[in-house]
Amino acid sequence: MELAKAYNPQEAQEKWLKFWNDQGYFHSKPDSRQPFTIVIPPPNVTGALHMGHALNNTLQDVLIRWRRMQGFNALWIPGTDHAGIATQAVVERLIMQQEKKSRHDIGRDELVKRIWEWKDKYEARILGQLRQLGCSCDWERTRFTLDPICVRAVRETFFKMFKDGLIFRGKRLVNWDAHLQTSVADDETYTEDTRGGFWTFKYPVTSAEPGVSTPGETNQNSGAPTGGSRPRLGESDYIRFSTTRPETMLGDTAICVHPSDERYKHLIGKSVHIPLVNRDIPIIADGLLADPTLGTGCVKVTPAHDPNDYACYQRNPHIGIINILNPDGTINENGGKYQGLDRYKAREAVVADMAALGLFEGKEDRVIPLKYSDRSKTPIEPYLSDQWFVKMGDLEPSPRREPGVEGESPPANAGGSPNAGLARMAMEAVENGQVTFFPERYKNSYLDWLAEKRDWCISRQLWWGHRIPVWTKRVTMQSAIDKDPSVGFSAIPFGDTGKPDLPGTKIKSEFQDRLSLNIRATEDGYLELYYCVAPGNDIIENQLNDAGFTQDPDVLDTWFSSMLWPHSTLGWPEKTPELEFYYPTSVLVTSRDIITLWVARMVIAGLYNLGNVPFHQVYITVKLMDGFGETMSKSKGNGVDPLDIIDRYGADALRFLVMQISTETQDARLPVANVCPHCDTLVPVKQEHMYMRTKKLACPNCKQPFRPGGPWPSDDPDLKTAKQASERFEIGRNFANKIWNAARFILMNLEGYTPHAITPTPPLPHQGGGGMLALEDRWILSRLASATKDVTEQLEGYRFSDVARTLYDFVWSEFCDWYLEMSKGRLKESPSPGMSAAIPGGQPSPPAPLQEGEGRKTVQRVLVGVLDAIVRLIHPIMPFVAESVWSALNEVAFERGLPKPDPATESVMIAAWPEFPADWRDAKMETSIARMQELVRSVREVRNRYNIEPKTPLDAFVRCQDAVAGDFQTLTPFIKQLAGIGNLECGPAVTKPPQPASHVTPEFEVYVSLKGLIDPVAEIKRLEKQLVEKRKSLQGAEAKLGNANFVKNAPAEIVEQQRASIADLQKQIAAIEGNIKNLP
RNA sequence: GGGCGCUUAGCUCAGUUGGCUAGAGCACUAGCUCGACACGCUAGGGGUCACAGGUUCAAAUCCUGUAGCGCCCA
Repeated sequence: MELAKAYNPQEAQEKWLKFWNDQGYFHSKPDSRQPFTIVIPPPNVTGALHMGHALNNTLQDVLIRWRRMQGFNALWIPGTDHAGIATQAVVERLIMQQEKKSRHDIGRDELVKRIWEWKDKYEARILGQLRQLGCSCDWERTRFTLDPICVRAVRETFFKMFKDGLIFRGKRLVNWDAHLQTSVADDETYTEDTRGGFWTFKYPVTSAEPGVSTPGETNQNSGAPTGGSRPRLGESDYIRFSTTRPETMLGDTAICVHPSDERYKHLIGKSVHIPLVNRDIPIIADGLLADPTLGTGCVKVTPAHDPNDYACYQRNPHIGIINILNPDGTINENGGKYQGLDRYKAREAVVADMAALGLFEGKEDRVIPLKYSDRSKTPIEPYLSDQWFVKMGDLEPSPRREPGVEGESPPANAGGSPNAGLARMAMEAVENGQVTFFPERYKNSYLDWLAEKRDWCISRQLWWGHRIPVWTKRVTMQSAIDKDPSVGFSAIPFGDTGKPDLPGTKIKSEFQDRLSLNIRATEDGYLELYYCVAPGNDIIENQLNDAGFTQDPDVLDTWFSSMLWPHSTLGWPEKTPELEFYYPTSVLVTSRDIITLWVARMVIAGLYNLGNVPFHQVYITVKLMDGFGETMSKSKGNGVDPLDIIDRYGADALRFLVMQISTETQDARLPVANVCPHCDTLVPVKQEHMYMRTKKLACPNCKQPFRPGGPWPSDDPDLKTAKQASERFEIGRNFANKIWNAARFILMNLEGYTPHAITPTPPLPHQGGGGMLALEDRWILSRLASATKDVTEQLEGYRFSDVARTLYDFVWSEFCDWYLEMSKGRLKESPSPGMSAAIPGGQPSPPAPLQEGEGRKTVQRVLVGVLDAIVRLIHPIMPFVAESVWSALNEVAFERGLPKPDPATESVMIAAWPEFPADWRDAKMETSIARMQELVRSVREVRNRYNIEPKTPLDAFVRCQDAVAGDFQTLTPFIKQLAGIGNLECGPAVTKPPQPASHVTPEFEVYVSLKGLIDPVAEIKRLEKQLVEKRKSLQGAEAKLGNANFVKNAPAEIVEQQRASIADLQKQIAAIEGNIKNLP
C-alpha cells in the first residue's frame, strides 16, 4: 500500500469531518459510563471567531477527545451568546450605514427582528468555523442564550432571586452612552487620552449658612434664589477651583476642601453661590476627595455626574444630588436656562456666562484621559439612573422572605456559612476546593473580586436580550390603601389581609409561586409597585397589562443568562436526565479577563439554583499577543483569521501550535505576517503597518505592491489586500507531514504482516512464538511507555505545551530518527533471517530459533504497534492526520496493537487511550542506545568536518571497556549503517590508527582513520579548545570537592557524581593530550 | 494606587522540588536526490539566563531592590 508523498490536510479534513459526523461520534447521551462534560464558553454572535477562540476551543477539543478515548462518556455542548450591547450596536451601525435609520426610526420589534437575522447568519458561521477546527461538539445539543430553554432558565432564576429579596431597585451612577442611550458596563468602555481643557473659575462665598437641601427639594427649587442677602465681596471671599467639564457646574451641590487645609478651614460650613443657576451650595471638608497639594486645593462636587463626587455624596448625603442631563446628552430642566442645550454647547455657554460675570480665571489646554463607549466610540457620561441590582453581600440574620410560606427554601448555602450571601457562597466553593483553578494563581483574582461583594447592576437599556420580567405601576399611597379599583387592584391577586402593608405585602397563596411583589415608596409620596411574574404565566402578564402596569423596558445584562449556561444548556429548571447525568460539568476552559464577569457568576448561579458548583476545574488559557506583545485585533490589523490558517497550513497545524504555546504563563506571542497576494511570500507585520497607517507595501520578493491587512472599509480593485499568517504554524504542518511519511514508510513495508503479541516482558528470549524482540525493539517500546505515561500526566495537569513537546520529540527524534532507520535492515532481510541485534550485556544470544523472515515479521509488528500507539496519542491534538493514518492502517493491518493485537476500531476517535506497564521501561536499554547514538554522531561529525562523501566508508576504532564493547558489538550493524563505517573495532586494547580524528567521551574514545586526509593543525586547534573546556569543568568540580562544606552538606549522591565526573574528566583530558601528542 | 505575569541564542519559547558542560523549533552556515519525508536528512556556529544585592557548599531557578514590557482591578 502506498500513500501520497505528502500529507494533504484539506483532503483529510473534508473526508473525516463528514465521516465523524455521519457516524454520530460527537453525540452523547447518558449511559452507565462516567461522564466528562464541557460546556463551550459561548462565542458572541457579534462576529466571526478569531485566533483566541481557535485557541480556547482547540484545548477543549483536546480534552474531550482524550477523555472520550479514556472511556468517559464525553459531552461537549456548543452554543453561542446573544451578547447584548455588542450585537445590538453592530446591527444598529449596519442599519445606519445602509438605510440611514436609527433604532428609534425602525422601532423595537423591527430592530429585534433584524438582530435575529444577523444572529442566524453569524451563528452558522461560528459553528462552521468550529467544525473546521475539528471540534467534536455534540451539535444536536447546540444552544443559544436567547432560545426558549435559556429564556425559561433566565426567568426562573430572576423570579427566584426577586422572591428571595436578592434583586432590588436602586439608583446608581452608570456609564451612560448618550449616543446609544444606554448604560454600558465598565468592560464595554475604554479610556483614551483626548485633547481637552482645564478651566479655572471662582465662586463667591456667601456669609449665610446654606439650608440643608434634599435632592427632591433641590430639584424643585433649582433656579429659585436661596441663601438670603449677599453683601459685596472682596477677592478673598471667592473660592477658586478648576474643572475639565464646566457644564457640570450646573449640577454642583458642594465645594469640597481638605479638612486639614489651613487656607480654607475658616470657610468650612459656609456656602458659595452658583450664579448660573442661582443656587447656594455648602463648603464641606472631605479628606478623600480633596487633595490640598493639587491646584487650588478646592474641588467642586457634582455627585450625579462623577464617580468620585458620587462617593463623596454617599459620605455626605446632606449636600444633595442633582441630575442635569437628559438621556440624549442634552441639559435637562435642572439646568435652568441651559435646558435643551447639548452638553458641549452648554459647556461653551457656561464658560461665556462665567466670563461675563467676571468669574472665569483662565483655561489651559490639556490632554485628559477620557472614557469612551466601546460600542459607539462616543464619550461616556457618568449618569444617575434607576437600575436593577443583584445583592451580592451576606444576608440579613433573618433573610427577607414572605412569612408563612411553605416550600420556600433559602438560597443554596453550599459554602456552609450561615447567612452566606451569593458572593460568600462562591468564595467558599473555591476556598474549600470544590472548584480549582489551573494555573492556581488565578484563584486570587476570583477571590479578591468576590470579596468586595459589590452589588451587580443587571439592567441594560437595550432592546436585544432577556426582557426584565417585572411589571410596574406608580400609584398614590391612598389609592393603594383603599384598593382603589381605578388603579387596577381588582385584577391583581393582592393578599389575604386585603391591605398592602409596607413592606412584606402578601400575595394570595395560590399565586405565590407565580408572582412576587416589591413596593417602593418614592420621595414624592407615591408607591411604585413591582410585580415579578414567574415564567409561563401569560395570563397574569396580560392581567397586569390590562390593569395599566407596564413591563420594564430594559433587558438583562448578558452575563445574567451566561451565568446559567452550565445548567440551562442541560435543560434546567426541568429535571432532565441530562441535568442529572452531566451536571456538574468537569472543566471550564476560558480566558482570564472574564474570571470575575463570568466564572464567578456561574459558580454563584450553580450554587444558587442547584446547590452545586457548575464545574470542578477551571483552566485559564494564555492570551495571544502579536510579535510586539500587543493584543490582536481586527481593528489593529494584526489579527489572524483561523480559517486562513486552516486553508494554508491545515487544522492539525493550527491545533499543534495552540498546544505548543499553551504554557502556564499568561501571554503568548505570535508574530504575524502579511501574505503577499501576488507571490505568497510572508512579509512580517511591523508596527507602522497597523491601524491602516500604511496604505501600500511592496513585496520584498516580487516587488509588487499590496495593502497590509486591516479593517479596510472596502476592497480596493487596484490594490489587493494581504491575508495574514504566521510562519510559526509551519512546525505543526511539518509535524503532520512527518507522521504521515513515517506511516507511509511503514505501510510500504508491511507485505506479509501477521499480527502477534508483542511485549518486552518477561525478558527474552522467547515470546511464545511471537518472534524475538531485538534490543532496538525493546528500546522503542521503553521510550513509548515512558512518553505515554508522560503525556497522560501532562494532560491531567493541563500542561498542554509539555504534551506537544513530548509527542514531537518522541515521534520525530526517537521513532523516526532512530527506530525507523534501525528497522530498515530487518525489513530488507526477507525472506531469510538476517541482521538483528540480540541483547547486549554479556548474555549470549540463544541458538537462533528463527524461521524464515522472522526478523522482518517482528519488526513489522513493532512498527505497526508503535505507530498505532502514536496515532492514538496524537489524535486529540491532530485528529485529521491521526484518522488518515488510522484508516490506512486498517486496510493492511486491521489486527494490531500493543501488547496484544486486536481488531481495530473503525475510527481512532473511539479507540482506547494507550497505557503500558511500567516495567516496559528499561533504563539500561536506553543507556545502551544513547551510547550508540553518541558514537554514531561523533563519527558523522568527523565526516562532516572533513567533508567526506556519505558513501565513503570510514574505519573506526573505539577504545572502551569490555561491557561497552559488548554493547557496541551487538549494535554493530546499526553503527555501521548509521555512521557509514566500513570496519569497526572496539575493546580495551584497540590500537589507534595513525593520525586519526578523535572524539573522547567518558565511556569511550573513537578514532577515525582518515588515511592522510587529516589537517593536523586544525585538528590540534580543535582538540586544544576541547581541552580548555574540559579543564575548566575539571577545575570547577575539584573546587567543589575541595570545599569541606560541600562534602559535608551536599547530598551524598551529588558528591559522588562530582567524584565520578572528576575521574571521567581526568581520563578524557589524558586521552585528548595523548591524541594531540600523536599528531605531528 | 493595589494585584498578577514576563525579561534565557537573531526570533518564539522550554528549563519540574536549587545540583553534571543551560535546551528545542525557526532563522543562519556547510554538506546531502542512499526509494518514508526538501513540509526532508547530516553536522556546525550562536547565550555574562534584564540589572544590582542577598541566602546557600551550590542560583537561570529562592529572597530583596531597580529598570523595561504587558494584563487585571480601583
